[in-house]
Amino acid sequence: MITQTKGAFKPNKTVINNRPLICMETLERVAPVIRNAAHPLRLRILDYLQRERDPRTVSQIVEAAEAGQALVSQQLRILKDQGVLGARREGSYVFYSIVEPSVLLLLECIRKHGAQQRSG
Amino acid sequence: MITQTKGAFKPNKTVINNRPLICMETLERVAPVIRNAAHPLRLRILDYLQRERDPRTVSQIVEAAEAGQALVSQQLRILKDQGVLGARREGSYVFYSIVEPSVLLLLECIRKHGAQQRSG
DNA sequence: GGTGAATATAGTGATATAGTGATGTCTGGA
DNA sequence: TCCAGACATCACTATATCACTATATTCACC
Repeated sequence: MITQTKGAFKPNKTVINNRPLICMETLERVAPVIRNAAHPLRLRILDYLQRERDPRTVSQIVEAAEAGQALVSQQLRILKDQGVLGARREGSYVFYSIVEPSVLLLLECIRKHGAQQRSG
Repeated sequence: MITQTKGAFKPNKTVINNRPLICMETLERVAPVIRNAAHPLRLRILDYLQRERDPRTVSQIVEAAEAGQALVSQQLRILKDQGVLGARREGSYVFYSIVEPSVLLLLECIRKHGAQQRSG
């Protein structure tokens, strides 16, 4: 229901509520992180790394992701640049692991709500 | 710690864990929704609409978002096309409201974790 | 030093997205 | 019927992203 005033409806211009809006600075900082994670292949990589719990090599990730090596390597770099993943070299292998667990909430959310088909 | 085998380390190729990975079909369906929401202005719009609880007009949203009318209108359309927002015309006003609350988890997550500065 | 496996990067064309200004459409009222 | 306000869409430029191929780097081992 809309708060009708008189004959001609005029919506309130300035409604000040209790809770303040999240500041744009925060949104601008966080949005690209989420946006970058919200990519099928990168989500798959995160899902895999979370499931395995221990760090995994690029080859293992490539196999799990069922994608080309170069492509996976690029995605790993993106996630690393965002601070989501960490990498550690061990011999000729590079082990990746999740160092910023906040993004895992995305996966949790997808597991809960993602299975449902969209109504529209 | 890595499960070392012998002198030459060779990581397991096929580790089958309990929990299956989220299927790519789901990821491909959900990713664009998250990706579209993960935009500063759109997050601001969602934050505003969630705070106000009742539907708000485009003008109100434009004012709250502190952005141009055309730009806001485009974002509203994107969010509507994704099934996140619903719109209802009343006279010359169009009221937008959130009809797909799943995305609000994003905002919740940002409020919890977004304030912290990234370490790197 | 040479070789091969593991990983990273460069380069590229196709496509998507952001934001802006101008214009179109709808609606209510004089 | 004309006007003004609310909203949507168009046209356009700039920029970002995607996924691919080819090539480079790094390391272990001989």
